[in-house]
Amino acid sequence: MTSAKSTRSDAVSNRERILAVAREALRVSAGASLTAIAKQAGVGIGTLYRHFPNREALIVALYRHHIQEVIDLAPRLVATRPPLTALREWLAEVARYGQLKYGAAEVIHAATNDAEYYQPFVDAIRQLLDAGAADGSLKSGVDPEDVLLLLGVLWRIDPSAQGVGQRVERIQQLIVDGLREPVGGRG
Amino acid sequence: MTSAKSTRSDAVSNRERILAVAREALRVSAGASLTAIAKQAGVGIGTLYRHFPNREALIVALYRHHIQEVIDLAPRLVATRPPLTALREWLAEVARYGQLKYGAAEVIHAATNDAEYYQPFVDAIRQLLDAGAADGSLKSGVDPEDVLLLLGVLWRIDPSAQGVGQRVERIQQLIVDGLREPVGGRG
DNA sequence: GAATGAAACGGAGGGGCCTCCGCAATGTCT
DNA sequence: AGACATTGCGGAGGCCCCTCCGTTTCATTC
Repeated sequence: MTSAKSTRSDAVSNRERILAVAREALRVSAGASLTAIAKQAGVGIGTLYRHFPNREALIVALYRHHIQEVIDLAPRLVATRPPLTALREWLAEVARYGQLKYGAAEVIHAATNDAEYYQPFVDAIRQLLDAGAADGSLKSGVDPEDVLLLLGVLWRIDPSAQGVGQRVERIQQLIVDGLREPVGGRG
Repeated sequence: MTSAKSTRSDAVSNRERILAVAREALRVSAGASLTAIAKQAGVGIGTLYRHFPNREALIVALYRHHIQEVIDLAPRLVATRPPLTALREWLAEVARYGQLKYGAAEVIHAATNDAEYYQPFVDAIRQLLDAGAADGSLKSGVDPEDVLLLLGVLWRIDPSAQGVGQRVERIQQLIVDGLREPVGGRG
């Protein structure tokens, strides 16, 4: 455990350089080409692809830190808010993140197919659902993965369209309502 | 109206030939290349692109008929079922369609950005929502476009994964619950 | 510090999507 | 039938993603 498989120093520095360049290039234009990024980072395209097997992997790596923040927020909200409020605030943050990182939407969705990436997300959702189920404000037994799938919608809203903010809020509302424990009977 | 702008006969036949070839090619492999389709149809790639400005347009054209069937189903259901049942059955059909046409999911979503294609879909949803609002089983004032966005999720479920049928049902349930009129108060 | 095997590098090349524009077919008008 | 505007055709070529593999660099061992 102490001595992990040694990684060559050039590989490490190349990786970092690619990430730095990519962060900036993608910020400027979500469609920046990997060829251009490699060139700007002073590495061959082959090197870029060895480090990040495809476009998605690169973007996920870039946003991993930020994604982690969103995940970490869930337990904090659960600890400090009523469950329903926690859920709502968390969804708002998720949406906000999606708006910021538009262009990463497809990527995030794709990551949904890679357990390594989405499991922590699922766990975060589970905490929120469990808290709500415990105090009766949310249904119990909801599959967090189903909710994750629904959340994906929030990333697919074009943030340059009109009335995005309100649309996001309405959709959040619809999602939350679908998760709430029906107060009366069912049809 | 009687004499629309005349279209050259070669253009008409080419278009039909492309559609026929594409239908088969895409059935065999969802990722069939447009180059191959053009070649097989005996036209240049330029001709294919003139008729269908991009991959999506071609696929949408192929499925247009089927999509129309789904749209047409909505008013029939509204006329013959209680609103909530109509909505549920329609969602089931939408999901079933998505399962059949997996690979077209991205396309359908993209079409969501093209009013010509999605407007009829939105109208279909509106009818279902209005019927539900009228008898109080659904909230009133829900934006059909929001619902369309949510429905997109049903197309994004990998139909080859395990337990797909149940997942689809659960998500339908979540969506419908989000649309229902809360029987009790709100939190 | 030379040797050496493993790890990483680089970029040519294959295949895809789509654009552009010179050339050809069509159909209309006389 | 011939002339001509219009509509449509074809495929080279630009750019992109990604793979493959011969070459180079690193780090370790003697």
